[in-house]
Amino acid sequence: LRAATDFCRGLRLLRQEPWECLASFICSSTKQIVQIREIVRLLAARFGDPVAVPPDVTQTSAFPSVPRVAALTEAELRACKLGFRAPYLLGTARRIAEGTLDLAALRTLPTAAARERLEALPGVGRKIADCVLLFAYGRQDAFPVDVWVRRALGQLYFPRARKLTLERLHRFSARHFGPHAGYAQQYLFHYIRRNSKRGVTERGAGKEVR
DNA sequence: CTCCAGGTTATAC
DNA sequence: GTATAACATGGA
Repeated sequence: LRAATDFCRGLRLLRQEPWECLASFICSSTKQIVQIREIVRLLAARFGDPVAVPPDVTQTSAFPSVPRVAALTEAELRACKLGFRAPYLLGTARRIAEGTLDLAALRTLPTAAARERLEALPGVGRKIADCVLLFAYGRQDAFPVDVWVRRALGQLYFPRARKLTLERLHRFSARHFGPHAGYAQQYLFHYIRRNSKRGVTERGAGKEVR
């Protein structure tokens, strides 16, 4: 982890608004980050309330509220490039709108119990639930494992393992990184992405680390 | 054309 | 119980 932290000193975790965080990550599955941003931008531009951003007071749009999304159609969401995630986001918005899940109430629950409630939502599995716990609720014991983190852990800690189940990686993170494993996850994520970006990009053969 | 992207779900061994 | 396929969309 020391090698990973050297890549991004001063990194901090966000404390995002839970609904926006949850909805954004439902849109994220098997999408590239640039495309996730585009989906979120389209949702805000088409269905979000206008807001003025200081100091230049640029007019822009907020992320659409729970009831606003719950009132949309699947077709409207697909038009924002959500693809097969459209029914997931719609289903989750409607469950929250009707009170089946109270996002605010999750703050009072232990991490494991809150995770269980989140995973009951359509389109929300272990990874997305952990992202919401970490990025919105500040649960630093949450350790989201995506393809990149799995890659980093495999490379740094299990160089000759062939399988590496999610279950095993979660047990490892809890034991090895402890109650702030979420911060370790962020460093690992940035580390492995920085290392693999050069080499993927054209002309990347010339090293150029920073 | 094939492979992959901040995964989840349904279905098959 | 774990393994595989399907799910949209776009870029390399």
